[in-house]
Amino acid sequence: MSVSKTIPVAWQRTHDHGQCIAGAIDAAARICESRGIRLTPLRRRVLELVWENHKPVGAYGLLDELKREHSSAAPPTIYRALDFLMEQGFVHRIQSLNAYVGCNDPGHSHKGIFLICNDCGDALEIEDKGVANTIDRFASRLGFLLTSQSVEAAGLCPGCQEA
Amino acid sequence: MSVSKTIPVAWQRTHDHGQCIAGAIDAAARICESRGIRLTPLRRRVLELVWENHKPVGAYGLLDELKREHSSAAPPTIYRALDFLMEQGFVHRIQSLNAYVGCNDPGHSHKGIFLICNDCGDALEIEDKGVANTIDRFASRLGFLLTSQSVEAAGLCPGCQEA
DNA sequence: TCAGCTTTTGTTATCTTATATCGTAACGGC
DNA sequence: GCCGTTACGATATAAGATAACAAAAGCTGA
Ligand SMILES: [Zn+2]
Ligand SMILES: [Zn+2]
Ligand SMILES: [Zn+2]
Ligand SMILES: [Zn+2]
Repeated sequence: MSVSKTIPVAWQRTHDHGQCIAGAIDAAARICESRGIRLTPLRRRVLELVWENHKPVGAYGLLDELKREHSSAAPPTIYRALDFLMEQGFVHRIQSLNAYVGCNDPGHSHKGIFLICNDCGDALEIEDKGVANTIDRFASRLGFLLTSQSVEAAGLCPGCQEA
Repeated sequence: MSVSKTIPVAWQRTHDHGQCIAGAIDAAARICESRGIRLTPLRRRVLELVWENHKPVGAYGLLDELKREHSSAAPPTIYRALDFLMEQGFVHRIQSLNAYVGCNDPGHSHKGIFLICNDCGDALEIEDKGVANTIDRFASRLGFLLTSQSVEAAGLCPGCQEA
């Protein structure tokens, strides 16, 4: 039997990262094209680095990696790129980790929920209209005008529970 | 008519802060008593400062205030007190603001949801089992073992929409 | 009481994360 | 080619958090 019956695909570390990175870059490139904005080499490279890590990674971690091939990189370099990528929805920020992770489903606005493993550090982005709607209802009942929401849960992923 | 029909009491800035601070300190003192732990003068004072602000306040903001009357205070002073207060559930951390706020309902374990106003900076803690349960269900369906969750929503509170 | 342990606080230094500012270069419509 | 806009380079600094070790204060049981 496949492990996928017990461990969701997103938690499997065996898939082809190369392909999943390429897919994310292609998607971002197409979206930028359609929006008439520029996915510059720098921005593209930062997005690649985010995906290469394939788990939440800090801005200074990205900076170190970028510096190896782009010696002029400095904190603003990374933060500008990340700001752009987040504005466009290609990358999410994990508030509880001060870290950034690629979005599985860019191009369509959504309110993600993150399940973060305290052991391996991986973060699974899931989408659940139920949670978002419950929050929306609560807010409107209180007369609160929502503009953004962040839902993050931490614990142990299936793989790390075995250890 | 009272404004409370349209604006939830928590958003009203007209209540007696002095009493609400005193109530929070008393509650904390009683809980510490019952748990056999020490609400030292320092910890008590930091809790007071959190409540005096009456909205999320950063660690260094608290530090500046504490220094005025306690010149030996340094970053570890504040962070230790905040760690203690958070462990005991007297204070919550707002991840998206790197800020700390007093808990309305200490002493009983709960998973709060915060509605944060981007204009006035106030944060309303609400409790909704629905959201927590939805997240729990999601996690268990994925085989994820939850240990903590953070739900924060940002927008405009009723008062700040009028402006 | 006071020795010995635990908890709390003092002190200094350092680390991590993020922004401000200003100047220069590249792009794109005309 | 000109010019407004956008993006990038470079330096400095702000803001948030922790490490490490020493000193003081509280507790506990001879
Ligand atoms: Zn996403
Ligand atoms: Zn894990
Ligand atoms: Zn609370
Ligand atoms: Zn407001």
